[in-house]
Amino acid sequence: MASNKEFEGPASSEEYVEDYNELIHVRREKLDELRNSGVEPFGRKFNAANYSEQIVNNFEEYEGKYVSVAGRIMAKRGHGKASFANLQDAEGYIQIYARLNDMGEENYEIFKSLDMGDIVGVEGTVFKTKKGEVTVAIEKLTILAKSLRPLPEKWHGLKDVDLRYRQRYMDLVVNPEVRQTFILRSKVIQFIRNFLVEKDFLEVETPMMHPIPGGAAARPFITYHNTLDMDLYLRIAPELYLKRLIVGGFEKVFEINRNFRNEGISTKHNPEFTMLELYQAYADYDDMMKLTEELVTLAAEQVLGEAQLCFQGTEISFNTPWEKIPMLEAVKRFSGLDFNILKSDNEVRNAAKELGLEVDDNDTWGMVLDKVFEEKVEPNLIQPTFIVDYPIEISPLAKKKEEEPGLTYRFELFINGWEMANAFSELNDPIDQKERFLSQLKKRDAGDDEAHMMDEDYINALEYGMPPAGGLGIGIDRLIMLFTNSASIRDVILFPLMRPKD
RNA sequence: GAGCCAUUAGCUCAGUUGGCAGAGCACCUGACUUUUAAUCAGGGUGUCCCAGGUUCGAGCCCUGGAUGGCUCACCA
Repeated sequence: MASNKEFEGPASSEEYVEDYNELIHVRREKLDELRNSGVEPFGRKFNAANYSEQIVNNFEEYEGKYVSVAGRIMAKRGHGKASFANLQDAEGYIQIYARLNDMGEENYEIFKSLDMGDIVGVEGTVFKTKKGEVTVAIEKLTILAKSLRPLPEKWHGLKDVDLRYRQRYMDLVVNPEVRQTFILRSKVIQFIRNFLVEKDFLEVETPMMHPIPGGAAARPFITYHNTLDMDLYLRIAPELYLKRLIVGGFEKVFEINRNFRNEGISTKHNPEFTMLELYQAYADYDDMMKLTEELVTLAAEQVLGEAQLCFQGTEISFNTPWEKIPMLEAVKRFSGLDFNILKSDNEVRNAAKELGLEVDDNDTWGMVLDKVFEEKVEPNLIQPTFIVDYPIEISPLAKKKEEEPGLTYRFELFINGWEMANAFSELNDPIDQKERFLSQLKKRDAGDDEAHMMDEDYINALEYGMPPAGGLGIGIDRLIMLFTNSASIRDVILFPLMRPKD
């Protein structure tokens, strides 16, 4: 297997060429001038006692008070012997005012030399200008970091999507809505943590590097450990490790972390993405449905203020209870095909072909059902909808239904036509599980490199006895996309994967 | 992986029929002591993504390539 044993790093020192234009040149000169006049342009520390918005929103309280703020110069308006600038900090921005008479010539010259993007600390008193803007009159100015590159344009911001993703730091500086997206993302994840911890779930961390990748049908990334001289796989799902913990006696566990899948990139797929997975002993998939409903609805209420939102023009309501449709019924409703009547592999293959779908001659009843579902049903599931009872062939880790052994106690949640969650009553019969793995291996032998591998140790764990359990996975990035009205998954991932520019 | 589109100054963008490379912001010089997309006067700072080709002449046309976006494929 191909491993990255031959690591080629970035350019060597000889190959490195500095990019250097007029604007950078000017700032480097200003840097030198500051140093020559005894001012250190890169500070060590500054005790900012106040935040911009706190002062702006509580002017009466702060008027005439001495405050200290720190941040980035985002706009400058010089007037000869007096100047204004906007200082942007973590909360917003506040105007600062420099006056020759108050600061003295030397300090005023330093203020005048400031560039957009410079990071400064300001101490002074709060007042309101004639035009009514809350402002800090500078008494002391400290340069904390000289900015050596020009900022993107103040009015249009940074629009080039390529640059925004590659240089997210600049995107965050100049596009305030981007900052809001990631603050909201953090709030949602924080909410989920609190929600689960309050329900006595234990947050755990399981391996990212797996000797055998499992828990999902996906192609893994391969990496290599030098000392052990072995290939390892970046995990495609934490599932099998989390269930080992249920075997071990933890009754409620969850993990919020990255999965890695070596597959196509799209507006809904990033090679690394964040999943919530949780497992609850002695529960089943009905409990998982209730939990999912509660978690998503409360997250929306808590973070958005209401249990509904508008995504790219589509109104979505989280009002419970959400619709619950058996997969067979959903397929019948949207495609007209009744898989209760069409029983043989051959019958369903022909029926699917008549609908214009591409089916493989090896596709079984359940696989065809899944294909028809994806094609004909998924795009219609706009409001939160649970699709329940998936076929066994595509659910190798789910418990089979007692009365319908071709189906499993599994559901997926769809919102806006996207798969948002996947859950089931976990298969805890080790003999059945081993057979499922064996049939997955047959698929691998037939060329399906996304089929599960045999995980002997996982079977071993089940053989000691795993309590019946409900398991749930929620795609966090897609949830955040909905909550932040982001059309692309890259807009909710701080540093999405990009090809190197050269 | 395929199709379509994009790539021009630090940023946002124009660029006509193939005929001297443009604007706004930013930047530089000067004026201005409550401005706020500050204003006023002056200054264009460029590997037109890269490499070839056609042409008297290419930002523009052709071929190949790079990166990105969208759609499709892939991806439960």
